[in-house]
Amino acid sequence: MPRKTLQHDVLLTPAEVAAMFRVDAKTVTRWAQQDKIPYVWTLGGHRRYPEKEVRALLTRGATRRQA
Amino acid sequence: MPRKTLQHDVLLTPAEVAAMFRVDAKTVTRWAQQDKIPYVWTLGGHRRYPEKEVRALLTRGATRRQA
DNA sequence: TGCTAGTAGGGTAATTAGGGAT
DNA sequence: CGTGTCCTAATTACCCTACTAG
Repeated sequence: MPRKTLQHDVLLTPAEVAAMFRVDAKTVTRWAQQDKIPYVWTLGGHRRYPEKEVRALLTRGATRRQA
Repeated sequence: MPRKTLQHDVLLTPAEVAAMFRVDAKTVTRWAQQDKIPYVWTLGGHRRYPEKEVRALLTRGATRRQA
């Protein structure tokens, strides 16, 4: 059994982020391209999004009424 | 300060690397076969990945900062 | 020695990236 | 201007069986 002391950021797939925002996965990709959401790459060129960041944006968006 | 002799890279299992990238373990194996990620063999023919290298790949061009 | 989880293979379906038109 | 959809190519996920790690 591998060690359990290994820590790393939890990443989400485009589909998961899309489901959270209730938008199409393509839209999430556009947000990433516009640097509206941070992300990391897989070695194959797919994007993965930090759960922490996504959650923060979700909450932030809910309060974003003025601005 | 403890002695620093006999230092070697910490090796990660395919499952651990897969969790860090949020991909399937088979995908990590595929990257290894394509020489996209360095690895060493166990005597039984299983692959192990240097943590240092993995983290480097994960951080490379990753975690962009948002505007 | 036996036992359980993990890994290596190979195949096939499901996602994703990218561009473009709406 | 932002989003959802269509298309193709590439990448990834899930299915299986046999063998290794501990």
